[in-house]
Amino acid sequence: MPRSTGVKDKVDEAAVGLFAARGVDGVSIAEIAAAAGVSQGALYRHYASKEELAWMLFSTAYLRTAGELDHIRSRHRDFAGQVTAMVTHFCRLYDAAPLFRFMLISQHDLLPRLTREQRTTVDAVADTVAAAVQAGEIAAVDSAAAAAVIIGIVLQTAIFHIYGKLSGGLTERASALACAAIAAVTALAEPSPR
Amino acid sequence: MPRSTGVKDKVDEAAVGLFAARGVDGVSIAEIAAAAGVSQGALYRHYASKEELAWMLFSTAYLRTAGELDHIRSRHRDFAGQVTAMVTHFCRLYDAAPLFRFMLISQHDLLPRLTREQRTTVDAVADTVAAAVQAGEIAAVDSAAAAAVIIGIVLQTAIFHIYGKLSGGLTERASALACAAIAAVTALAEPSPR
Amino acid sequence: MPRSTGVKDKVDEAAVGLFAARGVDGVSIAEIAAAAGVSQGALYRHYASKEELAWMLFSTAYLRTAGELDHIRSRHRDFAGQVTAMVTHFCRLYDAAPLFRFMLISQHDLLPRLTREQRTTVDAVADTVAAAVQAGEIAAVDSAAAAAVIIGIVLQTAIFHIYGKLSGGLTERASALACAAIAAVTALAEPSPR
Amino acid sequence: MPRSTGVKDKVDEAAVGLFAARGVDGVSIAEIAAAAGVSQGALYRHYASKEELAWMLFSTAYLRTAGELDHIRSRHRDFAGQVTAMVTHFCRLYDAAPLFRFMLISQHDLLPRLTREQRTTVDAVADTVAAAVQAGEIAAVDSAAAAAVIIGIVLQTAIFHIYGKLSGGLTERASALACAAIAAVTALAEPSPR
DNA sequence: AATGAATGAGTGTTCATTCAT
DNA sequence: GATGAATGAACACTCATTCAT
Repeated sequence: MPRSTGVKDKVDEAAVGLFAARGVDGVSIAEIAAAAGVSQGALYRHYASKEELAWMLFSTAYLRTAGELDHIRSRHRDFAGQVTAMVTHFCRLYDAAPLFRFMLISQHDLLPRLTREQRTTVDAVADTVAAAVQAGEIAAVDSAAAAAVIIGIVLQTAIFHIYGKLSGGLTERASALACAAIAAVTALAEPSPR
Repeated sequence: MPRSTGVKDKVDEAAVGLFAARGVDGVSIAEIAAAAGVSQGALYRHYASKEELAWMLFSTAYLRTAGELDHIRSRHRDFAGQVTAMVTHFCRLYDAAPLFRFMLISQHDLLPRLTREQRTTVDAVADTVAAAVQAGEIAAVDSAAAAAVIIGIVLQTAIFHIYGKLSGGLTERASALACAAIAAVTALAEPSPR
Repeated sequence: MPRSTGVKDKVDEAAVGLFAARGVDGVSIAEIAAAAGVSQGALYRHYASKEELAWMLFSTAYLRTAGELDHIRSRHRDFAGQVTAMVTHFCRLYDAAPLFRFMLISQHDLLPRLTREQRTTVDAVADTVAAAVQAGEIAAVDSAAAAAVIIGIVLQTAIFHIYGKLSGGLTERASALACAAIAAVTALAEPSPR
Repeated sequence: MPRSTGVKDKVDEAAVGLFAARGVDGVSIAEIAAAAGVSQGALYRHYASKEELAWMLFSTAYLRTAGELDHIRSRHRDFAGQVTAMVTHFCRLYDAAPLFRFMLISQHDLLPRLTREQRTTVDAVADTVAAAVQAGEIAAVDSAAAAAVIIGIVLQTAIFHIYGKLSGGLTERASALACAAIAAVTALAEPSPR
């Protein structure tokens, strides 16, 4: 009877922490199993390979975040409110859990594997921009380029935080980052005359 | 000073290309030696370990870029001109060589190892911001936070480019990105009243 | 005597089929259990180990075949008739079931474990030869050597069949093989004068 | 300079001995390396995998034997002389080296991998039969079936020898086996009237 | 009796590093 | 200096067996 022993949960938690700290390649199955307090073999009952484990954790979190962002956006009327809410959500996620750091660190390896059809964080942000353009709230702009700017502002701030160049929580910077993001997108759409 | 056989240069070039394409962990010494057309043993006459090779390539490039940015900045008067020149330099670097892609991919592993004293790209950007604040060109702002915003805008655009979400060269986006960066920093310094 | 769930029968049938197709080492307990539609644990209620399972299947079949050959022999008077009946029986077994293929494939691993006392196929054939010598039907010959010749003729033909070098059923070759076997034994007993 | 350390030879010899004794699956890379007195890693400089090692040893020996048989056959006029020489060669190979035992034991796993084009022992024997039929020396007979009979007589005798059912060297049985083989093929071609 | 998750020793393989030539 | 074969300590993964439920 699958009144489980919680192996999967323990593995997931241990793996996210270790992956976030040292990257997928930097962590061995032996370490994950030891940190989770289970045998190496038990891990393979839940994931077919280390690669699948990393991918499952990454894509699940990544896609779930996209859903959360979509939901958050739907509760706000104007572009500024939507961007502010989304940025704030990102900051809270970062402050709350190592999962976000794992996503950050692993994006170079794992992002390319998301299929075009899967809805990602990037799509959620880009759609928000596109809708604002459509509604005439902001000048016409490539929504992917705008999404890069918004996401870059938040993520690089998170990276600086990880490396100790910035202190305090990220959440307390959320509104300032949102302002910066909105201004940046506006400027991107209407490059200054000079 | 023997007119050397050029082993080091060949290794460096081969290693940057491979590291940029697959990450440091994803490339073996055997591959680097083969790509460089030298023996594995010869490689160890120049670098004590694979780790040192990666670190040397990364830090050299990283620190050199900082010097270039400092020099570029010195040739411009105002903040806007300085930021624009720096952003443009970044874009050109990205378009020109795999080295930049390697720096981007490896920053999570290698950035933390730079000592506080070493002058980096981040310092060059942060100092530019600090000087502008000092000169009264922009409102007071945490220079590290501002650097994060500027760098984030450029790097994330580069990342989107790598993943195929943006096409064309990065250089042709340089002036728009510079405008966005300036607007973002300004907004960060003076969060919108509402 | 509980009207059992038939676990053993299902396991036996699944195991013979898999062992015949891929050899004992090439099949896992998990596969056998899955093919039999039982749990892995249930399997161990009937066999102490995978090795015992293979051995039980092999030796049972091997010894049973010996009994069948003995019985068949008893129903024929002369050497030629006995050999023909035995060869035909072998051919029919081969055509009928994977069990024979399993015996063929596994003989190198499992044959050496049969004790000297156990009556095997080889004994049945050898005794047939010995009796024929005794009765003056054929010239004196080492019965083990003669058994090797008879069995070799049939088994190697079966092996060629497995590898696709011979087509059709083995049974239709039975009488020709029997003639060859009898001639071979005769020649073995009386090597040609030149 | 490849004035080699003889790793490959040592590995080959150790592997043949171990494979002959316990089968490919029954021997680990660690054992082979230990028996050869080299490191496990060194083995992989010469063979890409354990499978390739086994296959290389098997196919090389198998194909070489075919060549030897062809050569032997070319030195004899009549069918009887050819078969006798070939059978004798087999017996000598068996008595001389574990390689033959390895070929015997591994044929179920490795024989199917030989492509149709590669010339094997079986082809050499079958061609000998076909030529004899062509020359009118023996009655018409399926050459593959005849080859099975000849090879079966020799191999099964070897197997009996391995299992201790027959003593002495195989070579001293060679001429008797050849007579048996010739008689068997003749009988196969002309099944006895009754 | 039956289940199937868990175990852990063992497997084949890789690869950064060393060193005899 | 240069070579590349050899090393040996990992590594990801498998699987016969056990055992709590």
